Parts: sequence; structure tokens; C-alpha cells
Amino acid sequence: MHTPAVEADLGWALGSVFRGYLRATGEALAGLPGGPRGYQVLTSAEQGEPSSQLALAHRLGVDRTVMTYLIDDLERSGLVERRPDPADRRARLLSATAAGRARLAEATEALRRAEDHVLAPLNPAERDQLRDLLRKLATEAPGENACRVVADVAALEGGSC
Amino acid sequence: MHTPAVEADLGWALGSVFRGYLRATGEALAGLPGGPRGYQVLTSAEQGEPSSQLALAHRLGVDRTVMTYLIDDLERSGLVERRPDPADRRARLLSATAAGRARLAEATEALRRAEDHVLAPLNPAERDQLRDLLRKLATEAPGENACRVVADVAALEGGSC
DNA sequence: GACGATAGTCTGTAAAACAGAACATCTAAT
DNA sequence: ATTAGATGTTCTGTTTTACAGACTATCGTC
Repeated sequence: MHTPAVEADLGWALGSVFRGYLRATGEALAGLPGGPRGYQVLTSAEQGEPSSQLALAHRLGVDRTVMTYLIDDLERSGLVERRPDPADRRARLLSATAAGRARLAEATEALRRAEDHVLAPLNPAERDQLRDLLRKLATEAPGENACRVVADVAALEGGSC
Repeated sequence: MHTPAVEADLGWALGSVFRGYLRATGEALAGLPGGPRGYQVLTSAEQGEPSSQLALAHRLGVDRTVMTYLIDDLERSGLVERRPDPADRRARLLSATAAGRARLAEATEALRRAEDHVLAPLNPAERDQLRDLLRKLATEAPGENACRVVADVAALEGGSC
């Protein structure tokens, strides 16, 4: 037996690191509506990305109904604004207020310290490696389309995809 | 501005990869009570680790009350058994049944395929790197003690820790 | 201008986490 | 031995959260 301990399971390691990250950032981002996800929304808003709420929700991996609450809280706190998209009156453009930009700067700094703490067991080179690998996985993930995962893993017939 | 896009955020990458992993393994482990966490419990039970339910819950990052449900489901499916610990009659020792070991072998194989799919964008060397880095982070995480995180990040006074 | 599709919001339901009490048992101090 | 406090597990109830579906307004197209 090749020591298939729980510690060797990728899922366990991933979940463990993720929990640690959420715990550390939960402290760092305390008071910011939505926690880490609120921070990501605020980041996107500050950059004035042209994406709609729906596209943003998809990229952040949250349901569109959840995105509504998330932005509601951020707007109620005066950190972001919903403005009508002149090109599409169904959509809203998200923009950060001055207070939002200031809050984002603070949060980014607090987040940097929290990340340093989470990544403490790794040396600088290893941290860069991890960031690169995760970013590569996240951006080039083939699994954005659930159908392809099912098809690949289970070799399903049926042309529903 | 140094392109602080959402894609550059460690939290986003981590969450994105974690979601992708949960999605893929959710397919692979369909039918196994508890999903990925049920798999981890089953793994620990199969190895006959001497840990109590509580220690196991802590290592897996779940609440102790949740661990009860999790084991309930696995036991109801005939995959694990709860036996009284002869050394401590409060505690129960978890052991996998023959059916549980067979199911675990299947699940492990399905999981291997799912992981291959998730890690598809990486070459073999990079996959090993990622596994090593995550395992190092998960096992040597300084944040197992929440107090230390708070103390380090916010430099709190007060001797509550 | 009629049709289906899309962006956002709202409503209700289902599932999950969590806090706390309860019970049995262990350990340690007296 | 007896008591006091701590620990392992389970149960109960509360709160949060995600999610499916309906609804309104608007877009693009025929």
C-alpha cells in the first residue's frame, strides 16, 4: 500500500488550504460586505470592467441572485454605484465610489498581509510557483463547461452537449 | 497601475480551482454519501486511523455535529462501522466494511480520472509541483490556530491567546 | 410590431452550517 | 472515594445560504 493517507488527497489539501485562506481573509476583510467575494466585486468595479453583473457572477462563481444581494450590500455601504448602461438599458454598469476605492486600497493591503501569513510555509520562489500554477489552472480550466467534464470523465453518449 | 485584475487575486484563483474540483469530483463521487468529505472519512476509516471522530472532524475541517450526520449516512449505506473504543467508552472507532473498502477502491479510481481532468492544463511536472506545494501548505499551515492568525495580522494586544 | 432571448430582481423552498444543551464517560484533585 | 471539571458524541433548534422558478423590462431579429 502506497500510503494513501488523507494527507495525500488533492481534495483534502485543496480544501484545507482554501479553509485557511478563508479564515485568514475573513479576519482581514472583516467589515467589508460580502467578505472575499465582496472584495472581488469591488476590485472589478474599481477597474471599470465592461462586464455585466451576470458575466461577473459567472466569473466569480456565484449565482446571479446572490450577485444581486452582494451588490446591494456594497451599494448600501456606499462603496459601489449601479449606473444604467447607456448601450443596454437592461444592464447596469458597476463603478466604485471614491469611498470604495479608498476601502479597496485598505482591503488590498490587509489582504496582502493575510496572504503572506497563509503562504508562510513557502519561500518566495515557491509562492510564485503556486500563484502561477493556480492562475494557470483557473484561467485555462477546461471544466468551465460542465458538459465536457461529464463527457470526459464518464464517456457519456447522448448529444446533449 | 499594475493590473490588479481579479485574475491576479490569489483568492479568486484558489476559489475557482476549488469550485472546479468540487464540480468534477461531484460527478465522480455521485452516489457516495457525503461526496468528497464522505470519501475522506471513508479513506480514514479504511486505514484504521486511531483518531476519534472529533479529531477527524477537525482535520477535515467540518463541525463535529456535521461529522455525526456524515458517519450516519456512511454507516446506513453499510460502508463503515462504528465500534466502541475499548480504551475509552465515550469514543467510537471507525472502521471500513468490506463493502466500504470495495467502494473506496472504485471511488479512488474515479477520483483519479476526475483529478486528471481538473489538472489537464498542467504538465506532469507542474502537477507534482502543485500537489507538493498544496500539501506543504496544508500540513504546515500556521493558521490551524485562529488566534495566531489574528495576532499576526492585526498585531492585537490582549492576552486572550 | 411580434417573437424569443437576455439582464436584473424578487419569491419561496431546500439544504447546510452553527450554537447550545444533554448525556455518558474520563481525568484529576481532594 | 468522591467530587469537579473536561471531553466525545449526539440531539434540538436557529440562522444563514444556495438555488430553482417566476416576473419585469429591454434587446435583437424577422
